[in-house]
Amino acid sequence: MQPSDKAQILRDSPIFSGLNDDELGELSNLAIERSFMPDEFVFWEEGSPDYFYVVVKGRIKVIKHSSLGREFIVAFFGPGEMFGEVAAFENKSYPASAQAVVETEVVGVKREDLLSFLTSRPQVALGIISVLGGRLRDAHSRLRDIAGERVEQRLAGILLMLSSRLGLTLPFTRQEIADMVGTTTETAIRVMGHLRERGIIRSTRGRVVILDEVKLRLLSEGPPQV
Amino acid sequence: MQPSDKAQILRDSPIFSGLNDDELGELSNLAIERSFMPDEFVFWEEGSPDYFYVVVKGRIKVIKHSSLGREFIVAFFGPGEMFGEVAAFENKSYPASAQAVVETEVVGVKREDLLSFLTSRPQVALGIISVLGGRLRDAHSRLRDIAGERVEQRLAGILLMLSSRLGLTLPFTRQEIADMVGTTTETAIRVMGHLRERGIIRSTRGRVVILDEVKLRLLSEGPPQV
DNA sequence: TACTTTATATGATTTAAATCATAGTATACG
DNA sequence: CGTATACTATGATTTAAATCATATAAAGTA
Repeated sequence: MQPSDKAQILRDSPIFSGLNDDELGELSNLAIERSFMPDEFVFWEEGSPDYFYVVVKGRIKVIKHSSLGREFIVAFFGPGEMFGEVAAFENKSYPASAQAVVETEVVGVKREDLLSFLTSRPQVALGIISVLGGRLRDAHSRLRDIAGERVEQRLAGILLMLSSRLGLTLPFTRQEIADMVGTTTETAIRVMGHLRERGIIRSTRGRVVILDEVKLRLLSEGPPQV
Repeated sequence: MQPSDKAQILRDSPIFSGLNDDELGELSNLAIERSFMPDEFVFWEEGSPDYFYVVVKGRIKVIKHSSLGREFIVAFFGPGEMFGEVAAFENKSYPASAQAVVETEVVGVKREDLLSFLTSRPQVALGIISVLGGRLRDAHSRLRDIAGERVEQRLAGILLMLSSRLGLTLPFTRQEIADMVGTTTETAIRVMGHLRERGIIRSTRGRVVILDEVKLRLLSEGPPQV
């Protein structure tokens, strides 16, 4: 990969889109590129944090395991999105693992390099603050939902959140959705079967299509049929 | 309150501790102070975000309500800690409500003022990034716990998280703890009764004391008695 | 002091979802 | 092409926790 390619990739990321060519050049000289096969790990929970990453191509899932070994999916990230940032900015071990879902390319910047770069680029720092703020907002919403809502509502909420980023066709298996909702695969299948019967979604193997966003939103917001 | 007082308060906050006197003066000129009686609200969920706040004295709880009206406590904040930051940096409505627990004083800085101040203070921006990163880390841990662990483990985890910030004596009612754990008051009382019988905690009205941190940590980390 | 309110405590019952079990069906791949 | 490997589907059973119902005790207040 040429430096100019890396610069182009970084420019496509919302966080760095405000940089001029010189700055992009400087940053891309600091960046390395890495490729991963499906299911390969970029980093492991508890590992020491070296790099801050941006997805170039493919998809990364960030996961945490429960004490019983169950997997909880913190988030999926696609091209242009950053990950590994929590550890990078705190200099503690990675709080989660990152795993490639499909063949995936990422660029990484060493944490010290990024921090010193940010010292002279407050606009980029503000952009990162804004991304972190958005993620914190999402995390708090999910916390409230998991703590207080039933599986059907939580699942509806997750589908809506995903579709706001990815459109109406969602390329996820029931198991992946279950791991985002915080339920079992069986329950996710049952609930989604119910949604399908009511014409709210359509589903095939590894794929869900939202047919009736309005009904889905009603479901996610309140108790059923009041 | 004199400007110098406000400067002193801001200096005591970890985020602004690196500023020199001039900078603190500038920032404190931008800051207003507000006082709240117990149960008074600083801002409401869905309200438009004007200010970024730092607690001076007292305690603030940040809460979200579920669709059934149940309260979920996102966090408590004490002197020196910031809140309202998610909305301030994203310019969307407040994602949660903030309510004084006891008589509380805060200082507030208008979002635009803070943002322009940060533009020329990258070190402060990095400090905020670090605080946000830490909160995101906590939020993800809680998500994993609520999604995958049983109430006893989650409750143990919350008690440990609180005690890492506040020490071994925790000034919370069972109901407040239940609202942080994401369970009912009755279940929280039952589980804590069980912990008390095993000598892990001691409790009085509105107060919990951790007696055996080691056992509590074992509980929070794994399935009981393996 | 008496009276109200709030917090703690516990029992009985219900329920949502997990778990256990089994089977059909696409997709990948040797 | 056939066989193994996910993924989807559904039924039966169990279980953790919510809900419903009271009761006691501590703190606040008139």
